[in-house]
Amino acid sequence: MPADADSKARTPLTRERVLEAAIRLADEGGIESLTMRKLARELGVEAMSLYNHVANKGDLVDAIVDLVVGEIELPSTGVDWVADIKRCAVSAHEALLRHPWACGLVLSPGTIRALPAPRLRYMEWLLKRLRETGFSPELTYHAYHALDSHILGFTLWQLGHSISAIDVDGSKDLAELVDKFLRQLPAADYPYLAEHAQQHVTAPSGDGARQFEFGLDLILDGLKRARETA
Amino acid sequence: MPADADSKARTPLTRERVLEAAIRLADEGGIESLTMRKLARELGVEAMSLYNHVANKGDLVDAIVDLVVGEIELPSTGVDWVADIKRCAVSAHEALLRHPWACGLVLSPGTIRALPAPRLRYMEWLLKRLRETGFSPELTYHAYHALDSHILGFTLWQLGHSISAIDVDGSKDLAELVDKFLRQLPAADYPYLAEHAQQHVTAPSGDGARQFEFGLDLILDGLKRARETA
DNA sequence: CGTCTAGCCTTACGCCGTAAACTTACACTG
DNA sequence: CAGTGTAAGTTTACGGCGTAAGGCTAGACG
Repeated sequence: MPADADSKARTPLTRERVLEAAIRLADEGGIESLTMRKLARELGVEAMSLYNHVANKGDLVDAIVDLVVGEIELPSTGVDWVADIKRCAVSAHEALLRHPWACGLVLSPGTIRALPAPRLRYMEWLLKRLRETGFSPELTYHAYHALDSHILGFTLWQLGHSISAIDVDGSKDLAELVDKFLRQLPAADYPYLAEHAQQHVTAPSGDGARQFEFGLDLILDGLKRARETA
Repeated sequence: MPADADSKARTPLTRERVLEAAIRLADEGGIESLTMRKLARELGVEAMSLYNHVANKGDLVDAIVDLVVGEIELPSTGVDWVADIKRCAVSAHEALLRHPWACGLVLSPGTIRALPAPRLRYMEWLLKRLRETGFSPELTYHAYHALDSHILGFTLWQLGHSISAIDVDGSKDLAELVDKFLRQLPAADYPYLAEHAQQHVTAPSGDGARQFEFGLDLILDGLKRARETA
């Protein structure tokens, strides 16, 4: 038995394997459950071995966040700037929903360092798309802030709401959770909140994406009008 | 010497004193520097004593977040709904900037529990102001999401950018930091990003608030138009 | 064959949150 | 007054965290 029948034959650790396993762990249990010891165990290795492929935990976290940011689609420039930006924004929204732990880390990075390349590429793409469409530098300045903050901010906002709904106990049916919330809410004191929660119960699936695009359209419409009146 | 000349005479711990000290610690060193042991030391007490006034660390954190949310001004209903909502939003923005650790915790609460009273009051106020202005339930549903996510999301977005600028090394002059960033940026690859960073250098102080209101106005204008065309 | 080196492991340190058991101080009751 | 109950603070201890320091081993290369 010359081959890998023995437990001795371990597939060697690589930075890729480490990062991939880290993303898997974070996807499954949230970023706070990503631990050097647990990650090592997952890879059949001791914790300190990870440090041969990763400077420290901050470096590890930064790296996996970069991988997620790298998933964002940056469409090649088309004729319709609104459509291009919307496609990018929706793609970012989806990527961040796939990895719910990443959004908070992009918004408030723990370790401070030079902005990583994937984030730079994304920023440059958005700025370029605006400027080449004819936006003035001044309008682009504000438009970028409004767009980027909506993409990241709304997504984290949505995640905060749905995660808390899912986590509050085992049941992952959001409608049922909101229903329970409604029943314990003193509806007399909060009639409009009760109405709002009720709307969430009856909302169709995929409602989060629709809300995201509602706010996005508000911003894009406003920008379009601002550009035309300028 | 019957009075408090002796070190024995300690002002007794109360929940208020604990929460107040916790906010002070978090304001100074960020939420991750808020530790039961450090907080106790700050109060001249042992860590375990805190548990007489606070269920656990999650309870403590929830409580101080609630205090911050409670600082948000909810104007009594005036004639101009845009002005009322703007006042509330700006007040929330300011409160969250005063306590930079709070925004992330409101957006993605660590401990899950029933929504706390201050948050309920805030939500109800905003929903009520929209509905009583004449917004349909459907439009209110989306308007609330757009507004709340902008208030929290943009603020966290802004904090993430300014904090990373401040923390990267000792100098707290943001312009100087951006300048350093600019010099190390391969400007040939990122011309628009360089332009954008340059704008930040020359931006007047208080620019964050202006950006916040730019996005807010975009949303409010869109909502106003949506209500009129409906 | 000897030596170098990269990759992994072992041990250890100082943090963290907090359970459990204790001491103390005081208020109330007989 | 003594006796007792209770609330507040302390001590000790446990398991988990990130990671510094150093040891071990297997293959590469002269």
